[in-house]
Amino acid sequence: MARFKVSYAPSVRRLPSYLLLAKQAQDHGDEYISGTMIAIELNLEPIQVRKDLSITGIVGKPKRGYPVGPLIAAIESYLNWDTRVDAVVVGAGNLGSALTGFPGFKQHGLHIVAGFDADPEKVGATIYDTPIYAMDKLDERVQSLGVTVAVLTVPSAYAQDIATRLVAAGITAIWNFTNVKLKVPDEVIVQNEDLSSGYAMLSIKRHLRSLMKTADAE
Amino acid sequence: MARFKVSYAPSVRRLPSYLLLAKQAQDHGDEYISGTMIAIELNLEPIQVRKDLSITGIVGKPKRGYPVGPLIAAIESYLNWDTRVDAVVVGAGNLGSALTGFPGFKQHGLHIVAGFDADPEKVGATIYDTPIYAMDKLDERVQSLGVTVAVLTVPSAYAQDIATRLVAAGITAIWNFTNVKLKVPDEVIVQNEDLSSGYAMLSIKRHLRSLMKTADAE
DNA sequence: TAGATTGTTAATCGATTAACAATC
DNA sequence: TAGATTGTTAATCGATTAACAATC
Repeated sequence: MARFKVSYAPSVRRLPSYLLLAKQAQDHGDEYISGTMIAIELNLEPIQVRKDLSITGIVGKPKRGYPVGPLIAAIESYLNWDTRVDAVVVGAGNLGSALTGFPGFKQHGLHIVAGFDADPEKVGATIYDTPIYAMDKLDERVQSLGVTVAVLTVPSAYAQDIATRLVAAGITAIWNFTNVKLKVPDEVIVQNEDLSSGYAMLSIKRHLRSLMKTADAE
Repeated sequence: MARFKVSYAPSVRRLPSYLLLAKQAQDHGDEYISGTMIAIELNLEPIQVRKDLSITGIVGKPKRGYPVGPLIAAIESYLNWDTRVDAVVVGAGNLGSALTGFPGFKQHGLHIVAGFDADPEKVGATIYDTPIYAMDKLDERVQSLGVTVAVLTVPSAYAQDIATRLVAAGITAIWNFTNVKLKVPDEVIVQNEDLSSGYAMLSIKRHLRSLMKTADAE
């Protein structure tokens, strides 16, 4: 179960926020955006922004910053967000629907071309123009669509079984929103999106703040 | 805009997955769970699990592992997940509804006591027993409920305005699911949940794999 | 007892930050 | 030109991993 170890993972995770700012600068008609400006906007160190951007190969101009168009192109190319990628959503509940409808993903090349749900009420309907199919159509549809990316938003109890089916049908990358540690073959990519760890961070920060307040009062 | 810098943030983020395994062990009737077992299950190094768990103060038993009950208690206490925390959801769309209905959060002490939405269709209804109010009731309701935590799932365009209103109404911690870098006073905690960065990681892993396959073929 | 596992101390690794020359 | 900003090289910092004694 070796996985694809990403170098510069923290930098990669910050790139989308740089991309957003670059796009805003573009909309605003700016020709250049400096690392310093990005850093101020995002509350980061300028050197960190420059270091992060360097992995995309973008070259800036002293005194001006980075040319906005090429910067956007460089980040999108580095992330492969300038190529269309088709995906299916499995589990068309609220979370699955939210992800299907989120316009940001399509902008990043991710097209949700089908959804699947166990609820007969949902089958046959569309969610933001995406058709929803019954779960027993999963294998056939994934194969015929030739889709290789799946977004998994089913109840934990079904996660492993469905993941296994997805892989059998040809899925090679799973964006996993369940808290189940999926067991899949080595060559299949799993990107876990764990909301609990985000909540753990929020909780710790609140705790930390309360400790600081107590200390202040002394 | 200094923020609460969390020491051991990576460890904190892993704690919820350890907690889940400990609870599963408990359901299974196990008395002990070893760091080695947890590591195998989660594809981590045993030493990392031990190091992470040590921050909670739990003490294990050589040859046996960690006592399951006390381990659960130690993690929950460290994360403050054994205390009830009330919160409101702002934006009762699909994402807000998903988070409101997610049973995991209530298990971790987070109770969504009210939701707010701009859509008149939703106002007056309930989502998983949580009442939805109109946006103009936000300030009054937050204050009268005495809630200090808010989950923000509104369209980006409204995020900053609403955050400002939330803070004015007494909110001191915001779980931010928008891609807007919120400007709030120093003492207000913002936990950003950025789905784009997760998708960036998935994209890079796919790219990395395709590079490796090309290399293999040579 | 023997051996698996914990917990501590030290070493390594990688990410962040600092310093500064290059340059537009 | 003067000075802000880039990009590189080096230093620092923090997280992960290794080594190993303690122990049940």
